[in-house]
Formats: sequence, C-alpha cells, structure tokens
Amino acid sequence: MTKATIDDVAALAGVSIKTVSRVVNQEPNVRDATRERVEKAIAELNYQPNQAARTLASHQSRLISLVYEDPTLYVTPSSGFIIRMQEGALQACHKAGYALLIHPLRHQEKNARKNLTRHIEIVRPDGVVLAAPLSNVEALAKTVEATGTPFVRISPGTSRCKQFSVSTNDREVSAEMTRYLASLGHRRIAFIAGDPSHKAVSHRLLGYKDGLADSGLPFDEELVGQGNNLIDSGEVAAEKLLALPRPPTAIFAANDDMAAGVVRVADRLGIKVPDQLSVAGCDDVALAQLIYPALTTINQPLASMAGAAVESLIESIRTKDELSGEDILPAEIRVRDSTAPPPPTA
Amino acid sequence: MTKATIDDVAALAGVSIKTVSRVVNQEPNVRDATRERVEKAIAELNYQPNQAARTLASHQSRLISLVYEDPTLYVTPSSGFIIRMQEGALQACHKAGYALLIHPLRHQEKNARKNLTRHIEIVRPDGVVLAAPLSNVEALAKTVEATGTPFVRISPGTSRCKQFSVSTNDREVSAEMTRYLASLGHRRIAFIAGDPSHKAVSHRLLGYKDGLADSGLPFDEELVGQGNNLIDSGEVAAEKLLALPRPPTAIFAANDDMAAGVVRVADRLGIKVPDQLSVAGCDDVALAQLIYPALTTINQPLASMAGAAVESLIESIRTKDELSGEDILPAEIRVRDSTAPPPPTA
DNA sequence: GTGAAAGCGCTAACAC
DNA sequence: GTGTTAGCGCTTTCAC
Repeated sequence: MTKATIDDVAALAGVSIKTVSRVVNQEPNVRDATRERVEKAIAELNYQPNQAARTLASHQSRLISLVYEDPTLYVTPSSGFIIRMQEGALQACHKAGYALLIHPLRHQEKNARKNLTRHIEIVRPDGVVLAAPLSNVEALAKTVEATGTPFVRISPGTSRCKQFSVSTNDREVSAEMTRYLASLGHRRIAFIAGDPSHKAVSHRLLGYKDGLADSGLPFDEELVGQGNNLIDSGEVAAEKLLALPRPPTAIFAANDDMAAGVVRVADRLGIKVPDQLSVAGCDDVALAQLIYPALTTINQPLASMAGAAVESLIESIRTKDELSGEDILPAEIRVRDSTAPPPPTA
Repeated sequence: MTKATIDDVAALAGVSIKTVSRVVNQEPNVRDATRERVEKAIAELNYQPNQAARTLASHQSRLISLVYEDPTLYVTPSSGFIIRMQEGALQACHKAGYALLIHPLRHQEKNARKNLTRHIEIVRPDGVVLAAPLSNVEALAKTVEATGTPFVRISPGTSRCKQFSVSTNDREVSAEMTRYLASLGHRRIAFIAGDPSHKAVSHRLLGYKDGLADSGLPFDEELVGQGNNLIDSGEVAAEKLLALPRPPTAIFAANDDMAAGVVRVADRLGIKVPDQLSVAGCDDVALAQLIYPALTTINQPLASMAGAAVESLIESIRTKDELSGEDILPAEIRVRDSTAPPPPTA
C-alpha cells in the first residue's frame, strides 16, 4: 500500500485537490460540511502531505536550523546546554509543523563562515537560530544575514543588535544572587569572572556589583578573580582569593564549572563548603547537582529561550514581518547545599 | 539574484539538463570534456541542487533520523553521550550529502510508538538510527520496521537482533579493565552493576567475571554491588562494599556516575583515592575528567559508532541491499588518576 | 554518450 | 465557496 496523495483524498471526499489543500493548510473559504468530509477522508487514508512537494511548490522548507558552537572540542558539561536548547527548539518546531536541523560549528575555524553559508544554501531553512556564544560573533550573524534567511539570536544577557534576540535577565539575577549571599550574612563576597568573549559574563560582573551596592557592601577590586570559564581557571582564581589576607567567605563564580573548581580547591585546602565557605555558580549544568555539595546556582531558561526563538521566527515567517527587539526570559536562583551563613569567626 | 537551477547550468554549459543531472549525481556516460564544462558552469553559477525537487522526483529524502531516549528527564551527564552520537552521525551524513534530524523520545510514555510512527511518516527519512538504550526496546524496533524504513541499532554490547547493529566490545574491555586492576596488584576487586534494562550492563558484569578468571582471582558474590546507573546508587553500593569485613581495594563501577558516587563516599569516609582505594568507571563522560581525582574509565567510541551506523545505512540505501549482522567497534581504557596499586597493608 | 518528455505531489493565481 | 491550470526543479524512462 503506497502513500495516499492529495488526489486520493480529493477523490474520496468528492472535492477538488484545491479544497483538500485549503483544509490541510487551514485556509478559510471552505464550508464546514465540506471541511468535515475532507477531514474524514484524510483520516481514513491516513494522508500525510508530502513535504517535498509542498516545499517545491511553496518555496518554504518548513525547516529551522539551530546553529551552535560545537561542544565536542571541550571537556565540559556544556553539552547539557545544547541538549536543553535542542529540546526547546524541537518542541516549538513540532508544534508548528516544522522540523529542526542541528548545525554545530567551530567558529574559530577558518572556514566557519563558508561552512555556514554552504549549510544554509544547501538546506534552505526558513529560519536560523544562532545560539550563544556564537550569537555574539558578529561575523556569523552577518553571514546568516547575507543569505537572506530570517534569524534570531539566543544570548544570555541583553544584547545590542539590530536583529531580534531572545535573552535572559542575567545582570538582574546575578545581582539577586549577590544579595542572597549578603542576606546570609556574608560581607566579603568574591566574584570569579569568565571569558569576556562570552558576553553574558560581563553582565554577570555588573550584576555582582549591583548586588553589592544594593546590599550596602563596598566593591573591592581584589575580590574579583579572572577565569576563562573552564574548571581549572576556577581553581587558580580560588587559590588566589583564598590566599588573601582577608579571604572572602563566599565566592560567586560566573559559571558552574569554575564554581566546581572552587569547591575542589576548598576540598584540597581542608576548607569546608558551605560551613566555612559558600560557593555559588551560574548555569545549572548537570554537574551542579552531581558534585558534593550540590551547587547553589542560577538556572538559565535555555529550553524556553530556544522555544521562544523558534516561535518568533516562525511567527515572522508567517506574517512576513521583520523581527526586531528583544524577548527577555527570567533566570532563577536554585539554592542547594553549597551556600550557608558565614562562620561566626569571620 | 535568484538561485540558479539546473536549466541555468544546462544553458551555460550548452548541454541538456539530463547531462547536468548526470554530473551532479556522479552517474557514468558523460564524456570527460562535457563533465568539465558542466562542472565549470556549476561553479560559476554557485549551483546547488534543490533538495525538495530531488526528493519529489526520486522519492529519496536524503534525511536520516537519529532517535534516542530523551535525556532532559534525567540529571545525569548523559547529554554528553547524545552530543557525541550526534557528532558522529552528523559527520557521516554530511559526507554523504544527507541531513540529520534528531528525534528524542520518551520510551516509557504511552504514545511513544505512535509518536515515532508519526515522525517517520511525516518526515519520511531514508533511514533511522535507533540509539541505545532505546535500541533494546523491541517494541520500538518493530515500530520502525513497520514503516518499512531501513534502520540500524546502536547498542553498546553485542546484541542479538536480526537487524543490523553497531556495537562495541563491552564485555572484552570490561575484562581488560579488571585485568588492569589485577595487574596493579589488587586482589579484592569489587564491581557495581547497573540497571539491567541497559543491556550493556550485563555484558560488563560478565566481562568483570572474565577478567577475574583471566587473572586467577576468585569470583566473590559479596563483592558485587547493585546500582541503578545513578550517582546515588553508586554511593549506596560503595558504602556497603567498604563496610565489608574484608573491603575491596578497588571498585569498578558499570558507569561513571556510579563511580563518581564511590569517590564521593570515599571522600566522606576519609579514604584516599587512589592511594587507599582504586576506582574505575565506564563510559568516559565529561564528569570523569572533571571530578577529583580524574576517573580511570572506559571510553565508548560513541561518535564512531553513530558514524558507522549512518554509513551502513546510507550504503544499504544506495545498494538496496538488506542490512544484517553486526559491526563491532573497540572501546578503550583511559587510565587517569583514580587507580593505583593497593596500599601495602592490604 | 546524450537528450526529450513525462511526471513526482503539491501550491499559487485566477476563474467561476 | 470551489475548481482549473500551470508550474516548482528535479529524476526517470526511453529514444537516439
């Protein structure tokens, strides 16, 4: 039994193929009775429109391409990020009858732009989602733009770009985390910054400063360490911070990996977390729940962001409206076991 | 400037579109000189065949669907598995001019089978890759089979199914790990088994027994703990094992998460790893390198397996041959810092 | 070795 | 409201 086509449905329902097309595409101008007959025929024949034929005739592929930095180079749980984005994007795509193509990319590579162009030209997706940290690489945004394909950026932290983007309130929630630590009684709260190429990072530092100010705490330059997002750099920064004459009683790292590095160093130095030192991270990667003690951190609404990005994209394809502006989704603090009031001695 | 079509290329090269088609599809019966002219025209016009038109005419979607258990339910670094599989599958697809669709699935859900059928009927991929642990769910294999779509299973550990599958030498390499621990001088080597629903697990236990036998060590029932693949279960099992009158000096866990649990417990009990206790895991997830000490483990060639699966699938589509048998790719031991000779006192 | 013609299964544009 | 017609850009079949 070969697949039913629109002609089969039309024949069975006793209408023209155009009417079937109208029903399938939810177009107006079909009498209810007719619509029902057609729907019955569709169900009876288990009719599924042939996507290739639709694409050929309508010049719409019903494909969305999710482009992100290839994680296979790094040994970090960043794969969790990607899975969550994929999840959100996938759901939004399915709901709208679209399929999702994934396209990991190494933006450092020479031919990254050519690679992306080729991908888009071959696949011809109706829209592209450019995920962080790639979304901050202007050259790539320009590359997508050059193909004329609508696209959306996902970037934690508000972004200043003329295209539409989905982001999160990174600065605000970082301030909130800082205030939370202060509310526990901490007075010397350190911050470990990450690689500035990841834009969200600078927002988090700003948020940290905001939080200090909100809590009436002074900003102290020596309490800011510099990392590069990897776990080792968190260790190095933590060692320096903890060797200070007046060491911090709480360390807030710009991501979970670096926070895990802090925990590791504390462990080595015999400093108990959270009793003697509170540690907070950011991103809520799987690692955060797996290390001991489980990490207090900030949960990025990655799946929702990807979903929102896809929805906006598809909406703009439907309405043929230009996308612009920004959609900001709130991140949330997840309090776990790595934070507590400072020791009374401090 | 609109996209070039096959007609444009044919006109520029001064041949018929059929000849262009022959060149693009690498068919025979084209004179070298003609072929060159056509290739030049293709390059000049930056011609990319319209995939929708090809699909419509040839009934081949050039799409492969990668189906795997949805990881977003679990808090485990299993996302790394999936990323690695995606990577291998993606590469193989691109090399062959195919695109990859991802389809995470919750096999426990009532409508899992219907969902899968729908996906295949709508998307019409030329082939499906069913990844572990889904590949062991017969109902899903049957579901794919019912659609008539060629498919391949990826399953760590040899599998007994009539369809083709790609697997790894799980049992052998587990034996090797056991022999390695024995070669360090360990005489009491414990094993923490995982959830038996994950088929690879039983193979690993068998391999452990093989390794003991190979090393002239007796099998001792009390040295086998039972876990469920999650980190907590590793802790529970480790606590029991370490409370034994004659505790093991080495613990080999059937996956990295449970091994991480063992390390955690040792840490709590003040037992130094690896000086007082050697710990080995399996899978080489990101966590393995991130915890302290870095975990000695077994690296699953996940990317290669997925790549091999896709290659076989595409090959069989080309040749229209039935797939059968098994392709076994070797896993490898990664010695890191969690294993060492036993303490002399033991 | 090369080409002409038919058609894959839809949607777009327009007629009724 | 509904139907007719003409493609979309390829591959297939078969003729030469």
